[in-house]
Amino acid sequence: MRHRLKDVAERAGVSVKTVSNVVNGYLHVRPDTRARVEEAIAELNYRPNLSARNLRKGRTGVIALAVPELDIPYFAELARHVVTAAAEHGWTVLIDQTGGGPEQERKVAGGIGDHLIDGLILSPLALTAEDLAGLAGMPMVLLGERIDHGPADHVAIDNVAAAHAVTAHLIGLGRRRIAAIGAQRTPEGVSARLRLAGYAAALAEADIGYDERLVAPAPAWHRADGATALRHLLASGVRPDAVFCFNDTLALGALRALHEAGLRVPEDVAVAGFDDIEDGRFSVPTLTTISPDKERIARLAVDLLANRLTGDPEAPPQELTAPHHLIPRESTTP
Amino acid sequence: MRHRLKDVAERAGVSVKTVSNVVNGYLHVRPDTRARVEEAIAELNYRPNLSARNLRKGRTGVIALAVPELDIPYFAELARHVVTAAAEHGWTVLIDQTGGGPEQERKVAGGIGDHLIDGLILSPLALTAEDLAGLAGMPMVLLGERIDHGPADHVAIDNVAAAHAVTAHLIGLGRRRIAAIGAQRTPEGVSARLRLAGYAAALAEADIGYDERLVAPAPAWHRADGATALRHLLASGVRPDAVFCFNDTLALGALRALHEAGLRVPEDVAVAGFDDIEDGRFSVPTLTTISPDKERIARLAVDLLANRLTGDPEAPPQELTAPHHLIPRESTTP
DNA sequence: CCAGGTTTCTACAACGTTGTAAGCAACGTT
DNA sequence: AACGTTGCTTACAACGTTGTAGAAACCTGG
Repeated sequence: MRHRLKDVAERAGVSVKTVSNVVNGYLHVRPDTRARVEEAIAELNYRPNLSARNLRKGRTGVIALAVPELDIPYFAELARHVVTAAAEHGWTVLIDQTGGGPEQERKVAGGIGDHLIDGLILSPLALTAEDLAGLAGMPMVLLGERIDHGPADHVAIDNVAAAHAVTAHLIGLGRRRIAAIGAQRTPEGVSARLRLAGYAAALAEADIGYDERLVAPAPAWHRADGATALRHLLASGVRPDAVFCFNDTLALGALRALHEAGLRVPEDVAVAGFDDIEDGRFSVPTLTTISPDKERIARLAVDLLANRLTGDPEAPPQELTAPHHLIPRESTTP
Repeated sequence: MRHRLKDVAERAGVSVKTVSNVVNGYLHVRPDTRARVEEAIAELNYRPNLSARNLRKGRTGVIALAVPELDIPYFAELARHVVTAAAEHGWTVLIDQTGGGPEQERKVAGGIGDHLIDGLILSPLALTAEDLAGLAGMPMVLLGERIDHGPADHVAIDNVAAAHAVTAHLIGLGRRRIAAIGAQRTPEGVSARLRLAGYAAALAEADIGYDERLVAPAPAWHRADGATALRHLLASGVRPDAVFCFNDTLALGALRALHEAGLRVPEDVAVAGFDDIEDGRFSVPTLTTISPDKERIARLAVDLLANRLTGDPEAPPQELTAPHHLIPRESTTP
């Protein structure tokens, strides 16, 4: 049922290597020989054994994409773009879920190196520079937050500028009591820190005091966390006139909580998110958000990885920034 | 940097095979030998080369999960469960997007068989029995719709019963003009056909006439399609008092369109979906839906695949049904 | 101390592929 | 006619692993 180069070779009356040459598009094969071989390949429905090829070549043609959770829409959308970009390089993408915990991330990053993949695109939530040090040798590109002094290439958007833009947008609408949802005090929450910084900077620019009570932490960034955070905020007697959520799923949860509290969006409270996931384009109301160019992020990451693999593995790590833009929708402007 | 069995063997002063035996947990290795080998393994940070192992064993330890689109929440959630279930068998899951087109699906199904994967879990949208015939030899489990006379194992829920339950629920609320969104006339739309059948059966049972004008087709099952379908419906002068959408994303789109039309849900129009994706638990209003047991589906599929791989590959195909239940939420019951 | 068994280890040959080096034609050039 | 050149093809040896078969060491009970 399953054929090898040898079977094709016998059928075509040539050597094994000649068949290999045809398969790999080697130039110097006589047209009639090539035709005979191709015919034999077709007849036997021959397919190369990738394990053998990989063993021989030392490359597998597979790269891994490790994200915290596949069913967070942002990562699913990103994954789609990465798969597409990788396909252009002839790579297959192995998608891995880290679960976001440091343990898991470390394990994925380390354990996956079982010679199965050529490189890794990692979207870390909780990884530190130390963890990465153990991975030296595995070509790697990080997505999202920069890990200081990390040894790896890195692609991100300018989180501070983006958060600043959202906050300024809310201020421009006349809002003054702007809550921030999604803060994280853990050292790992780099995204949270940067977005909080942008938020604070925009407030300062507009001479609005930073009110600790308006800043709500969220352990994770799911819908449920957004809803819970906002409920707590309201229960504690704080009454914001706008909410900047550090991602869209948090914002969708917040919308839900506001609805339950009988507050109108955007009349009573304006809401903005971050990520531009598809849900936000159809929610009621539709969600104002920052749209990172996910396609570009994916493409840059894949290209960086390609450079690592074909070029100098010791070259200094690169930091690339992908564009983003603000998309005002109903949740801030009716 | 990268070490092989041979390096470990030299360091431990034993033969290559003995190291292999230790790595594979072979029983008859003297404790002190084992200790020496394990020490050497740790010191060199040895990791087996999977390509070589696969080549030798004829198994890769990788299975593929092919779904139409990763950023459809239902598939993302399903993927998570499949990855979890597969991990228990020691398998890695290669996730593939088919894009849903027949061309693509055929290609994935066929082309992926490059000896890279041991088996395939395929969630087909457009595949026919004929396409599958070409894949004979690749152990495979189908998710979702049954392909008549297909040669593969199959896991699904009882679509007719589920659709019947939703429709009956709407009828029980006193609704009589119940629209169905997501119909597909193409021969491929098996899910659509089954759900439509359940819908029609429930209507018939309640002595409600089947009104062709209330049945709206949808080319795909995205939010945008749901919104568009409902807008057309309303524009054509039809005024339903309930809408059964064939999946949740369609329903979320429909909610959006109803909102834009100024109709209240559920007071003016009740809305129900299918799949129980997370979005529906936080939308405004929350979404009544059918909840298929995704974890069970994933587990059954993986177990079926395991049986194929270890047992008789020629055994007659199995058909398994996973449970589902109706979850009434705000979109039908305030 | 030996026969017979069991445990522990090793050498060798695959698995299917491709890089290397080299062979053999058939050229055109000296 | 002898010579390199070029085009095409082939044999051989890896890549790192594990199954097989068997050798060596170790037991046991006579």
